[in-house]
Amino acid sequence: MVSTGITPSGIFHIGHIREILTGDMLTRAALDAGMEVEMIFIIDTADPLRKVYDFLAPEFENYIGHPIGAIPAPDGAGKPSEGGNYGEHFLSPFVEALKLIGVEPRLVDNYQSYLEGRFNPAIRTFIDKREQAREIIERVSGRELEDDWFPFNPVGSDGSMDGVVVVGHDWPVIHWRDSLGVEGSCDLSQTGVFHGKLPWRLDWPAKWAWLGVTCEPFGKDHGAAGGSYDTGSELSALLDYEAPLPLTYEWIQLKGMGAMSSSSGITIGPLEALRLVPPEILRYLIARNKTNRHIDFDTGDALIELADEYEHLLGRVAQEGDVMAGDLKRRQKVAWEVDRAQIRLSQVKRGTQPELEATSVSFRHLAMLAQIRESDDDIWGSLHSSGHLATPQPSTTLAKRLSCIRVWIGSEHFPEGFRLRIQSQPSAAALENVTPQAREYLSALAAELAHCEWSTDSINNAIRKLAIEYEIVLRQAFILLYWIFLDQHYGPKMASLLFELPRSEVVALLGGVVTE
RNA sequence: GGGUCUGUAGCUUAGUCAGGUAGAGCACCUGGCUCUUAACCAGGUGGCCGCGGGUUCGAACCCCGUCAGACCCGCCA
Repeated sequence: MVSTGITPSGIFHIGHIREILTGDMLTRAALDAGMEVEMIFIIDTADPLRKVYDFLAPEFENYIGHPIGAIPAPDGAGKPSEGGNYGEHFLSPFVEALKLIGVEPRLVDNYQSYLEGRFNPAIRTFIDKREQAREIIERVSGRELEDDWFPFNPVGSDGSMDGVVVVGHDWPVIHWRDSLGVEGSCDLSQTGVFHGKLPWRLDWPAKWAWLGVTCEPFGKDHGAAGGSYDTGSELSALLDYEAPLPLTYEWIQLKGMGAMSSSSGITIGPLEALRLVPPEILRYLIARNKTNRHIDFDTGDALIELADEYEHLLGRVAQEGDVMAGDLKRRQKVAWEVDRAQIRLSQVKRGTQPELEATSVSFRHLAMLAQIRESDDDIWGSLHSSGHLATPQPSTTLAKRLSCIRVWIGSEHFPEGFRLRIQSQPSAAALENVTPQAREYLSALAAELAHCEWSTDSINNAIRKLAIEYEIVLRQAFILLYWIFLDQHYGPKMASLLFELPRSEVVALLGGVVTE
């Protein structure tokens, strides 16, 4: 039983994706190894609202200390609204994102679990053994607990769990006094009512025990010595339950901006990320990195490199097949298996063969076409006529990829170095590069392109043949053309680029340079 | 202050648990392909493995120290 969990106290970010994908990949790997595994995703809706976050209106002051599964969701202005509860509000887009990346765990709502009394055995044990529990927490975490510390936080008269102290107990009844001085009792044997919850460090091992968790990935914060995993595994022993195998993972940072944090506004949401990054590429980002290394989520140049790397690896793995070549050193064998696992775990649907068609059109090429062509159908048609696609109908993977690229190009994340600025007038920089010799070449090229067959081959042949004829180094000819068409010294395949432009436009621009 | 993790080529990193001449991708350079740089193929340059000590025939790897970064030891993913 692999468990993951998140508190939906605010907007989910890309960092939470790592929690879930780490669990998912662990689960898939275990399944591939023939084990019986189930993955659950615990939604910590019993956790109290800590404070009025930046995105909340002051009215939420009244809900501090209340479980987030029982308070209203904020509306567009951050005010409490009528529809839905707080936890659900932040969770649902995340669950949507999970579907897109092929993760569908069993959802466990922690608030509901308390309502159903699932935690009662653990609560009772911790109350009985509260001195031992206290000793463990104080010794392992090195922190001193208050004298009135009690292994259960009851809800007070105003619905908040903050500042409520336990004044007595007689299982299943707990007597308390809240911060307003009001006294009351709750009966834990009564289900369907939220009476309160275990403090975090006890809550976690209690979850392990009632759900039967045997393995759990968690962030490095919990994994540090003296952190909640360390106390949790000892507390788990009080419940006669063996703590799950831990898998600590590092955090995802936004390139150049440090750790992700909802409160500081440094965040990219999972759905937002998936509009930019195709799902298999996002999975690959997690799969290719060891869990104990932090990941820079870079939506600039590195995204192209990541996509390229994925495609190259996919191509190589497909080519090498499933049989390992003979005589490999141990290290090479491991590398061979790791390559395969990374590709396998990157697939959105477990057990499916990756669509190789997608690799026949590189991410780069598609990024170029998307900048030149407005209609998707034009792009598929063009890819078909240029021989990249067998039919004018793209695979769903490829279609999804194009839609991501379009969003990416329109966003602030798209790197300027890749942005194509097709020129309609020759720029000053372009003219500087035009020698008398080049002028003759361009003149001849314009004439040739005016009537030659409009295909990448013919265009390319014209460029090359005339360059030789006019004794211009081929490389220089291309640089010259890049200056003329893009106002920079580099670019995508020239013939592919020109092929995508209207012939008249190409000829007119060349003519403009010649007569300038 | 105490503790955990990380530090390897310009960049991203494998290798550290089981010590045996440092591997890869990107970038860069050269050559080839009578389809170029955001094509492909072949080859190449580039590493005091953070620093100092110790153990060992032998250390990126084990031990001690030290520096730098992240995180935990207050609530909290």
